[in-house]
Amino acid sequence: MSDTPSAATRAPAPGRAAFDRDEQRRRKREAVLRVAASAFNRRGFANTSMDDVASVLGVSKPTLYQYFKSKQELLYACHQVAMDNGEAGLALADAHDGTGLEKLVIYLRRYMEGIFGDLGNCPVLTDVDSLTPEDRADVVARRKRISAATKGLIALGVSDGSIGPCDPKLASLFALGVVNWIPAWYRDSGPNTPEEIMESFATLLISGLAAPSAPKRPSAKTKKKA
Amino acid sequence: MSDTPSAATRAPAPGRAAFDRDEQRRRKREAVLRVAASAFNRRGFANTSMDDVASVLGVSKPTLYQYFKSKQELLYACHQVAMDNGEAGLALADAHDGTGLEKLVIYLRRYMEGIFGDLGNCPVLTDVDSLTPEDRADVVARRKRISAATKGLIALGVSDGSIGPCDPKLASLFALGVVNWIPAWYRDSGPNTPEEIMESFATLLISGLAAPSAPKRPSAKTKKKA
DNA sequence: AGTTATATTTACTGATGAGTCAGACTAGCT
DNA sequence: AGCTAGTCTGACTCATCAGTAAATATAACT
Repeated sequence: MSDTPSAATRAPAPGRAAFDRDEQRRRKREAVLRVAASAFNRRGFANTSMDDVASVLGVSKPTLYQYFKSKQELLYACHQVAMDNGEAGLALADAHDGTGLEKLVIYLRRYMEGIFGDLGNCPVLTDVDSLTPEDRADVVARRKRISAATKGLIALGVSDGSIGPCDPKLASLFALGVVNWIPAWYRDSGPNTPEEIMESFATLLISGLAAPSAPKRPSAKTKKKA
Repeated sequence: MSDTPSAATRAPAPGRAAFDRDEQRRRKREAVLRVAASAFNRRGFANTSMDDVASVLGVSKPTLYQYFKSKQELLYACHQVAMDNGEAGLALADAHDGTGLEKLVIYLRRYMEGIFGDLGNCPVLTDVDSLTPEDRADVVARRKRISAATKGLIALGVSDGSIGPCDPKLASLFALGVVNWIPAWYRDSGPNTPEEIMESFATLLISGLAAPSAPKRPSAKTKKKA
């Protein structure tokens, strides 16, 4: 019973079948998340039933529960994707060697890409209050860290002179407001491409924040850095 | 029984009692709206039950239905208040004789005042989708007019030179995003006063939008006018 | 073929919450 | 006092979903 000749012809490699299964499962889970995120964004979390999500996918409701244990977990996953994008942006900014303003723009661009992106369109703006208490605590804490980091980038910019004098907290709320509001109006079918929007918003933010004398476009590396 | 001495002492004037009743009714209706708006804003429309609203007011649920015929009507009223503020701002801007940028700032300031204001804190960001189809159509149409007017102010600013070259549509989404996101984070108990926030945001917007060579603060009336 | 693990569905349960109804309470009027 | 209109409440109903259980299909492997 140990030799498996047919397995060699049917299944290319020993663990391969299991891998394919897992891979399919992963894909399906992602499809569920994508559809749900889009629906939550468009019609709101509370106005979207699990049956709605299921019918878009052409399956029945209980199937969804194979991939997410509850509707709230689905929402939690959406929040995580959004925050992953934020943190990815922060990491990029951290890696970049430049002024605070440059870092800020790199970060926000990456964050916006996430919002527009493939799996994106995640309900950044959706009910934190619909989460379970534990999930909510987690999301709130993580968000707080992201906000604090945003504030930190702006404070850095103020101190290195790339950003004009301002209250970093308020300025970060200003910038995050612009970005977080995007899902409220952006539609794939709209007239503007994500690139146009990001470009335009980045320009507006830069000129809004830049120190009066500083160059508007940080195309040339300027100061501070070694 | 025809002479009514007690009426003279109790009720000052013939129609006065009825007036007082109406006045009380109006006040109560407003109280309901204020509490509901605040709750909708904090926890979301769907996460707020009519019982919640009632218990904050110390009354029972059916009482609310004396003042609003449905939960959706309550939401509709919230939207109306927010849009009233927007339109009031537009009227102010229209009355002001100055550059497009000045008008824009006047408008947005007034709009923000509404958001912070007494009856304010209205769920600008809340489900349009929870409204009845008719109400939704109404709100969407009115919002569209407000957006268009915002866009118009920016286009005016671009053409009169007070605002740098930009796509008015995207710039208006930028500005409205900043403002509409405020209810998502502002709390009366927070560290910043509405005045600080408005001042700060106005400054950031002005420097973001102003034409490169134009004065950053339109403190002295400069050009065009007269 | 048969056996097992996984995937999916139809048909339910149970909770929540909007909205109603019939009656109680109050205040103004005569 | 007694009548009337306006205001409020306790106790319902009824619809909508989130989530589950049990049964059925599919595929993977021997």
